[in-house]
Amino acid sequence: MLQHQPSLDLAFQALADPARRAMVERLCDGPASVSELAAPFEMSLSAVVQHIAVLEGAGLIRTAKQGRVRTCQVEPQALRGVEGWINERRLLWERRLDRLGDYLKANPDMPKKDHDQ
Amino acid sequence: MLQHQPSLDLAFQALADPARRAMVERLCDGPASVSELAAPFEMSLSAVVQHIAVLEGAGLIRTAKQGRVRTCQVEPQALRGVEGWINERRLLWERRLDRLGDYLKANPDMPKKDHDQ
DNA sequence: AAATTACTTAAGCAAATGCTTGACTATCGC
DNA sequence: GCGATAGTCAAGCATTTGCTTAAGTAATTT
Repeated sequence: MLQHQPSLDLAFQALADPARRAMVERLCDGPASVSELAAPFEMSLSAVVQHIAVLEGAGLIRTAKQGRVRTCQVEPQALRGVEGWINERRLLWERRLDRLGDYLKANPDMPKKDHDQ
Repeated sequence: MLQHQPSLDLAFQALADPARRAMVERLCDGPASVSELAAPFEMSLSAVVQHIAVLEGAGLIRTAKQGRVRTCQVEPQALRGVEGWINERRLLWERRLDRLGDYLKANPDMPKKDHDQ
């Protein structure tokens, strides 16, 4: 569990950008072409294409070209990976906070040293 | 829902780095000092301090100095924000996939055009 | 008081990111 | 075939990131 997880790196990195997050949000409503994805933004089409490449590289979306239009759609897999990581963490720190709560309940007069760890 | 969410930007960005993610993982087992956090890494202490600053700036951890040692601990709030975003997305695309499934069940002989959107 | 510990701060640097513009290449509708 | 459409590719560039080293400062230990 202390190993590098390149796919997580890429997914978090991809989602760190508000434009890319907005694109994923849009794609959660259904597939869209590159130009449709680009429409809400002021940046160049080229920039949007680069964002799409990042999302696809992170496995967050899948794209396919038919004729001259490339259609994009969300790929649940990578999103699940991110969700999994978060859920694991939450489990751990909730368990920890519970233990701490129990300890405090048991020792209402906690000394100021050695309060944990 | 199409607004910028700087806190999400910062949280995702912070979690995109494997070292920082490892630090959060470590902190889920309980608070730690800067040097304790630094121990598993080969990078300089200075670099670790910078990572800690990023995590704190993203609201993912809280730190406090007492004497000459700074103690770090997870701050559930920001993690919840990330979790929330993911969960919303999952809800949306699961609902979408369900609808698509129903549609396919209703129209087993789907024409190749206009399959969605 | 002197040495050690636990950071802190600043400067510098190579690589990665997020754009831009400009020139192209297919495909579609007429 | 010809022009408009939809996207691709390649530079180039300013900023940000992820480090490093070097020189501090403040709290402990001895």
